[in-house]
Amino acid sequence: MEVLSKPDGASVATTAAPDANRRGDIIRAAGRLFHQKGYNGTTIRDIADAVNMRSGSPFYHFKSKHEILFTVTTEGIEVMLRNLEMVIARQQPPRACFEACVITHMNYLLGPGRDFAWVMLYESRLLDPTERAVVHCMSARYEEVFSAVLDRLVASGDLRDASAIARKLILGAINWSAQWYDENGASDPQAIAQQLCALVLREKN
Amino acid sequence: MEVLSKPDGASVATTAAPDANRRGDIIRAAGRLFHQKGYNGTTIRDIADAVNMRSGSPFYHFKSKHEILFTVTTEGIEVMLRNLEMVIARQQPPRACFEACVITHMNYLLGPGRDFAWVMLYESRLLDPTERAVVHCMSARYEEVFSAVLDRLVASGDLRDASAIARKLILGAINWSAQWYDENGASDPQAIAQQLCALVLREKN
DNA sequence: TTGTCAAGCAAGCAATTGCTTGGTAAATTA
DNA sequence: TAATTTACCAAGCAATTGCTTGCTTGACAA
Repeated sequence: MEVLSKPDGASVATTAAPDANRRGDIIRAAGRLFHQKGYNGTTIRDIADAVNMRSGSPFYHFKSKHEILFTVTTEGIEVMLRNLEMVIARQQPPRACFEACVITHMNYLLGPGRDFAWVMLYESRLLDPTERAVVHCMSARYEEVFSAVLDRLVASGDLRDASAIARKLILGAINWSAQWYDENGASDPQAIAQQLCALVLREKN
Repeated sequence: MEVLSKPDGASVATTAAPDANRRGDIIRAAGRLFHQKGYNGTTIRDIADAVNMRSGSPFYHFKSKHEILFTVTTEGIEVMLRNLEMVIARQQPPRACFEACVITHMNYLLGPGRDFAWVMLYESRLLDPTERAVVHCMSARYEEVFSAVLDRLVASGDLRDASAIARKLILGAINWSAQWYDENGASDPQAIAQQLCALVLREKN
C-alpha cells in the first residue's frame, strides 16, 4: 500500500477545511469575483483558486458555472425578501415602516450582502430564460411587498404618489447606491437611507 | 483583371457599404451587443457578424477589443455631457432648467443612446485603470454641472437638499430607469422624467 | 479488516477566444 | 498608366475556456 507515499510535493493537505461548508465557501468567493469582474470575466479557475481548490473540483458541488451564478443570485434576493418581511411584521406606522425598510435594504445592499445583491442586480440577466424567470418572480414579489408599504404612505399623506413608476424610481435611487457607495467614505448605509427618506417623503408637519 | 470572377460564393461584395462609415457601424453594433450580452459575453466574431465582416476585420479599425469598449463608452458620456450643456445654455429658471435636464437625460438614456449609455453605466468598469480614469473624469464633470442645477433649485426653494448624497440618489433614480424601461410600455421617457420631478421637487406654490 | 462514501486532485479534451499575418480587390492619387 | 492606400478576407495560432474522467485520500461503518 502506498499510504505514505507522496509522489510529488504538489499533493497538499486534503483535509484543509475545519469548517465543513465548502459549498458555501464557493458561492461566497464566486459572489465576490462576479461582483469584481463580472460573471463572464470570472473563470472557474478564479473561483477554485479563491477557495484553494483545483479547477475541476467546484463541479463536484455544482453541475455547471451557470448553477453557481443562479445560486449566488437567489441567495441575494432570498435574504432581501426575508429581511423585508421581517421588518413589515413589526407593524410600525407607515412612515416608520418605510424608513425601516429602506434602512434594512441598504444595510444588506451595502454591507454583508454587497456581492450577492450586486450579482442579483447586475449579473442575473446572464442566466438563461428559465432561471431568470425564477429570479424575476422573486424580485416581483419584493416589489409587490414594497408597494404595499408605499400605499400606506400615500394614505397617511407622507407620499404624493405610489404609482408603478414612482416605485421604480424610489427603488432605483436605493439600488443605484451600490454603484457609488464607498465603505471607507463619510456616510454609512443608515445615513444614506435617511437621506433618501428625506428626499421622497413629505416634510413632517 | 478578375473583376467579374468570383472564386467562390463566400466572396461577398467588398464595396457593400454605400455609407462609408464602417467604423461607426462597428461601434453601434458593439454597443448593442455589449448591452445585450455584456462586454465579456460578446465576442469579436459576434461584432464582426453583425456588420457583415470576418472576425479579423474589426482590428483594422480598432487595435483591440478593449478599444472598442472604450470608444463606445466615451461616445455615450460625451453625448450626454454635450446635451446637458446645451440645455443649461438656454438659461431657464431653476425649476424649468432642472426639468429640461432630466427630460434630456432620459430621452437619450432610454432612446437613441440606450446602448451607449448602458455600456457607459454598466460595462465601463471593465476597462483598465487608465481608460477608466478618463471615463470617470467625464462623468465627474457631468455630475459637477448637474450639481449646479440642483444648487439653484435649493436657492429657489424647490429642493430641500443638494448634498452629494442627494445628488447621487436623484441621478440613481434616473439612471436606474434604463433597467426597467420598456419601450413598448405605457409611459415614454418624458413622462417618466416628469414623474421624477414630481417626486423630488417641492409642490408648486 | 473490509467496504463505502464524501471530497477533491491531476490531467487533459474539445471548443472558443482575442488577435496576427499575408494577401487582394477596389478606390484614390500621382 | 503606375503607385499607393483603404478596407477587408482567409487562415490560423497560442492561449484560455468550461467541463469530464479516472483515480486518490481520509473518515466512518460493518
